[in-house]
Amino acid sequence: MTEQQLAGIDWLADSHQVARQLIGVTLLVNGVGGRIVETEAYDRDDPASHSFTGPSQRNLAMFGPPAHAYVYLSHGIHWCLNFVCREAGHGAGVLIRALAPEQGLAQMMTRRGTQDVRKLCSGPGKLAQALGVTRALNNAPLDAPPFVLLAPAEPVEVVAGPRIGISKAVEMPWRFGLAGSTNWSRPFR
DNA sequence: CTTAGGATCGCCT
DNA sequence: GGCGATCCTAAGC
Repeated sequence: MTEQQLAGIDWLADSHQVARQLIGVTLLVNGVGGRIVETEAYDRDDPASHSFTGPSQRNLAMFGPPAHAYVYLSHGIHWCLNFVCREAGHGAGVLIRALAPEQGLAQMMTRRGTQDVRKLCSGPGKLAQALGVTRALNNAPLDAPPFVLLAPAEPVEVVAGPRIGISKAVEMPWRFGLAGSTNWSRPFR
């Protein structure tokens, strides 16, 4: 049941393990989405994480049950989508940074204001805009509409590297990508 | 190709 | 009152 609806992921595992498992998973929001090709892990004892300083109004969803969404506004402009993991109350999550657009291309193009497929979901802010993710989905469970998660048909090859756009714990290799993808927000090295 | 700056607002100190 | 888990555009090499 929920096992299948949640792509068979072990949501209680460490956030970097969940972030790795999510590569290659198909994510749909109201039928719009594609294969996840880039993620980043954040955890409670992680200076770069929103949860590092404990529960607050903004990050409360991170301390809720796993397999739920944590959505926040970045720079007053862009929504960003995270999946909560570990046991409830822990404060860990995975930022969904990019995916390969596959379903609902026309709607993505309208929402993003471009026809360029490379610019639809190649970054956390772009992805949220293309999929119509806003604060309204904060705390929403991932095993129910509008979310759909589908496990990859075959094992995928994953690459890793340092996370992007942070000022603390910058060397932690907690950014993961689908090997060879053309939809990363930035190259791996 | 790389870098710099502006947009814009909710949250936290 | 300061500062982003970002994005876009313009200018410089």
